[in-house]
Amino acid sequence: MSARSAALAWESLFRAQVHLMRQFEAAKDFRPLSSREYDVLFTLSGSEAPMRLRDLNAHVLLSQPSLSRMVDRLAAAGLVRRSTADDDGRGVLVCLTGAGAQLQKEIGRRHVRSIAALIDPVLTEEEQAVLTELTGKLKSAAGGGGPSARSVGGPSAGSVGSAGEEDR
Amino acid sequence: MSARSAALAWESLFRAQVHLMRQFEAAKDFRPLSSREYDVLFTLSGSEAPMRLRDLNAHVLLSQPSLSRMVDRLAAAGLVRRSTADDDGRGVLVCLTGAGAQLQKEIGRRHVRSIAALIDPVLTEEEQAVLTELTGKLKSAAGGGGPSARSVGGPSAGSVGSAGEEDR
DNA sequence: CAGAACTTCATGCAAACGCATACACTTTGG
DNA sequence: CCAAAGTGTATGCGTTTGCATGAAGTTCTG
Repeated sequence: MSARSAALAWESLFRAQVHLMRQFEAAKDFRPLSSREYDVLFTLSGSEAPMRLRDLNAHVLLSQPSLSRMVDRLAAAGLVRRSTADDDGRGVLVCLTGAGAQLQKEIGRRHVRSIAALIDPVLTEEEQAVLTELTGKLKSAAGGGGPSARSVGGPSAGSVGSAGEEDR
Repeated sequence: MSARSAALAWESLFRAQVHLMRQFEAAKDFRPLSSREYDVLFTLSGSEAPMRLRDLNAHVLLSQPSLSRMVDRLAAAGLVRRSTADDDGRGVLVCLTGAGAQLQKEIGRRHVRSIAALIDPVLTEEEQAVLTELTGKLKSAAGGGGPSARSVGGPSAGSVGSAGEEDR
């Protein structure tokens, strides 16, 4: 019977995500990027050290080949830089360029305003905190994504925004 | 300052959605469909009467042309049927065929198990209810999506699953 | 230390997507 | 009642995506 409850929660979570994302895209929050491209820049902005392609791929809802090519395009646009990991010959490291970091911040600031404009009117600050906590727990649900062991202290260090400043 | 809180909530919500969806896709929950195709069948399954294309489009994160072509493909596969609205010559109505409804149920059952398997271990039933409520409120955030006026009592009637049975 | 098994990333290719726009129908205003 | 504006869907076209697979590097095993 609790399957029903879980299914309802997922359905509601999913629809809320769709609805909000739709608004953000209608408001052109991410221009001149796509939301997925911004997601990559944002994720990179949250990491001090360059990030492995496979770690990036864990955060983004994209297949590995698609991410590989997206990073190509972002590099061609001068927003990120690629290099090969020295401790692992097959690994590819990605980091933001100056232009990439700047664009991310610019979009981020705009986006945070959009987020607040939609969420603040319908959820109190306390409710927002509860939502953050509950969805946070969901991320620890089984699979490869959780706060597991991989890569000593690099990528997953301070994973929330460059300093809690702007946001995705 | 509450912008920070809202941004954190959205970031967390979004990442949770990505993480869970990734698991569902890895588990091949939606096969032989894509998650987006299933989403369309699921949405249709929640509506008694045939649904207008534009109403469908409000629920799915897809551009109008993409949805139009997806419905083409689903119709070609015998899963949905198209017809023209009699009260509006340009409107297109879509409904499930028998095969479509059956496939939706089949996938739905599998999917609900997946959902429960991931969520039940990390959220109590009460927490799940809270999550449902908070995300439900988010759907009423400004835009075209909320429980607004459009189309008398048809599509948006019993919008949660065919009987609260299975899920997206 | 050689070879099998595994991991990580790139590439060929067909399918699917979004944007801009055209088309059909409906409603509005004179 | 007719033109103008508006709404709902389809189509052309270039781009992006995913799947299957290949190539390069690493780790495990005997």
